[in-house]
Amino acid sequence: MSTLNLTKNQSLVLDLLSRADQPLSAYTILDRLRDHGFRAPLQVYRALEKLQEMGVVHRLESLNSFVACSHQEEACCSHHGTVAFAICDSCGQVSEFHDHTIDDRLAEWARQKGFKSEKTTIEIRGLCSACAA
Amino acid sequence: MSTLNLTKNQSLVLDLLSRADQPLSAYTILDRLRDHGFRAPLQVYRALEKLQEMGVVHRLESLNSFVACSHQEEACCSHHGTVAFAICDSCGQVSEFHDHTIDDRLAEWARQKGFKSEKTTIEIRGLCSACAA
DNA sequence: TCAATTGATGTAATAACATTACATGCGTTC
DNA sequence: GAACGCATGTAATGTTATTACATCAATTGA
Repeated sequence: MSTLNLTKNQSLVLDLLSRADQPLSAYTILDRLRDHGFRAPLQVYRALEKLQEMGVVHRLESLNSFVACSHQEEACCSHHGTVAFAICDSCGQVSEFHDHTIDDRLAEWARQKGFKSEKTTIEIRGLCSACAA
Repeated sequence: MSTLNLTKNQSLVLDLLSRADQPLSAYTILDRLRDHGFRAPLQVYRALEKLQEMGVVHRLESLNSFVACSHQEEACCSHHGTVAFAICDSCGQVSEFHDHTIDDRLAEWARQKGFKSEKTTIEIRGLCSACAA
């Protein structure tokens, strides 16, 4: 596993997200890090921005929230193509997965249309197996 | 084409979105409909909610904005499975498309995991062919 | 006929999410 | 030690979305 060189704020945010069992909003992160000196949203957003660039944090667009990458152990998501998320609306649990066929189909559509893809979001909202039962 | 029974506010919002060449935010819609009596965000959000239920308007999660369904002519998107969007970050143009293989792969993942999908978001951000050139 | 219900509407206030602008501190480099 | 890059701090503001409460019109059905 590659060692990341994180600043203090980045470490605090990543640690918090890694420990969380649900996605956290920026303002939730802010609240939980007040005791560590966080005072303003910008501190959170700046840390999140860098962590996303590093690929160790993902933003869930349909939730306006953030999760630690669940594949951090494997030198992370840059290797995997587009990441898809399944989000349980009941318990908040998020599953992260990859599918090369989906990547291929999206890439093929883009090729046909001459569309230059920069970032792809795939999010499934629903109920996890435990909550659906 | 099935005829929709829309209220006044719903018609105003749908007409505006249909004419727009870009996604519009709720507050942009509000501003543009002030002359038609719109005064508060809730009027917009209520109309949008119904229009989304009818399938004639889609929300773009990564933009916090809304578009008229581009397949309105064909009794609309309920028939097509998940809709994917390609959004040009330069000109704002949105292309809507469907891919059964992607649907199948997502459904297969969900089946394996026992995940009950309710709503799936697929959005590609990038540059359309015109803007990439 | 007239309560009861339903659904659309209107208004105000507030909550939740995100960015801009500006100032400070702190190493590195030359 | 001046200049630079870059992480940080703080305040203010901008943007997106919801909650709470009131009103009105059409429908229903005893």
